[in-house]
Amino acid sequence: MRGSLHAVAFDVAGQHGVIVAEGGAVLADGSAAELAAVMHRAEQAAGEPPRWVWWDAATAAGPIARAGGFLHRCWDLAEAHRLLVGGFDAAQDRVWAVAHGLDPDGAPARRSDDLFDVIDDDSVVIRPDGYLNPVCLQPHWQRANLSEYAALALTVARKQLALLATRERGAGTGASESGAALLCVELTAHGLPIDRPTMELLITEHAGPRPADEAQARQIRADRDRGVLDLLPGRSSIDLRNPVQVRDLLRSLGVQVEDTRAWNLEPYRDTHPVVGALLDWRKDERIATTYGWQWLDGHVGDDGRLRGPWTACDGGAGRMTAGAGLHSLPTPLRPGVAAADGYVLVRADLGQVEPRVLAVVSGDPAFARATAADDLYATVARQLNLERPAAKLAVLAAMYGQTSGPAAEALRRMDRTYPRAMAYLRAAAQRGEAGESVTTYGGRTVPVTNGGDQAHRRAVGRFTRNAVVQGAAAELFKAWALTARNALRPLDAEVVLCLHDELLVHAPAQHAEAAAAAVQESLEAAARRWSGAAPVRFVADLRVIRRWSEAKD
DNA sequence: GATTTCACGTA
DNA sequence: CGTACGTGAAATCC
Repeated sequence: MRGSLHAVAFDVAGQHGVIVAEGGAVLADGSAAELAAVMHRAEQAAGEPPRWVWWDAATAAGPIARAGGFLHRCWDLAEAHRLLVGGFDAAQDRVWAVAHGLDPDGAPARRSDDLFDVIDDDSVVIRPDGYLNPVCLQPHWQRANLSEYAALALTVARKQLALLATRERGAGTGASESGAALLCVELTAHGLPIDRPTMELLITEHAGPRPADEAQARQIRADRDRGVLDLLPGRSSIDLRNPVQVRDLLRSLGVQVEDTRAWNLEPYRDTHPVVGALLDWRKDERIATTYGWQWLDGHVGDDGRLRGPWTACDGGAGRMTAGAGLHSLPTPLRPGVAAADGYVLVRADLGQVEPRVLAVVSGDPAFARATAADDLYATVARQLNLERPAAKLAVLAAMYGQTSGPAAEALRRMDRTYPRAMAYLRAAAQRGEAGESVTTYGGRTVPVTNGGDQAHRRAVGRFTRNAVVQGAAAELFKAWALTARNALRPLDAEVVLCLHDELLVHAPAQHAEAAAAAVQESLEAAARRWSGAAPVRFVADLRVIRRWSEAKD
């Protein structure tokens, strides 16, 4: 990893921070605004810009982002640690231990943040056995020893870089995942632009008007329920929110289902009118309870931005996660996501990303050739001598571990035509079934739970089979998102949503075309870098729109 | 009061 | 006997 490492640390409140260079020199010591100015100058200076190192992005980069700072390259100890060992737990004592080749479960017990039990305990930062003194985990110690705390981050970063260098692409993925965590800080801070009047209209449509008090809320719920209950004369006492009652009711109407989940009920829409009414009621009820007035008040600020917590990776294959409904906003509400006046949204989503990723990670030359087409499944269909729907099913079945049903014959053809891709997936499944972790293309450890019966082991196999594809797709996506973030900065445009294979960018209207071009070029650059110029094509559908809903075909 | 089950939103 | 996560209501556990 080229360029010098500079550590950044803040107190928990984000009031006071330091920048420490390798060798221990303190380059800055003050407020977030002062640090941001120093960092900006360092990035503008001639030569290789520094890579900013921090224990975690939220604490160190949060104050910088809120002060208007913008940084290009970083190293996030928590994200690198998650790559190294898998899972989500990145407590600092474990990060230190893993970086130093020590058993993280052997780390000394943590202390409460209590001044009394540390008085005789803070003489040595690194214990004789190599573990970090637990006192260093305590906010008051970090606040009082900020530059030492930052210097520790540099020590860990160098160790992590050495460990990741033993994995192909490991160091590059560490940088990219670190950048994704920085992007998450910005996503959390900036939020997704919402057209509040439109969103209020849509919520009213599905959940009813904003209730003034609890009595009115009850009345609105009762009104919503009546649409279903009116179809059930004499049964108006049943509780639609109680799955057991609903199941027993449906059984009495001749609808025999194990549970009342929508995909089980959908075939019975025409059996009894109450089934369709119930399914429609559930959609409105979902919006009322999860994406209704409480959600709007709780997560959409006075500035019309929807904010929720973002994480750069989950504890599994490593996809980004988001709260506050940002990853599960119901389609009917998407017209309420809209560019501000004078701005546009650039929506870009990757086409058929998982099979294209499989072509890269498995190095299957025949499968790679299929990615040359805009519609990969059409080419696969020709190569397998199948109809397109059957070919698509076969590819998905291979990646998800489905073995039964109509996919069986198609899977045999896949084996003959794409032996390397299929062997790659099978190897991942076998490792999972044996209770062994898998490593993604970018070098992320995906741990698995050990033991269990055969059904459980099979389930773990399906998980690891999917994780090596889903995880690699997440790595490519984050590399793309981060590249786009940096390229969009000069246009005053910003990424406002990441949705697994879809990017939403908020851009000044006069820079709409330039922003769209930057997103497209970022994909090409990121894919080239990530795939090592493998002969695999990635495609994105790009549109300039005002409302998220306009993107739907 | 905390955890589990059911359900459903997204990819 | 296709994967993941986040959220909320009700049931269940302690």
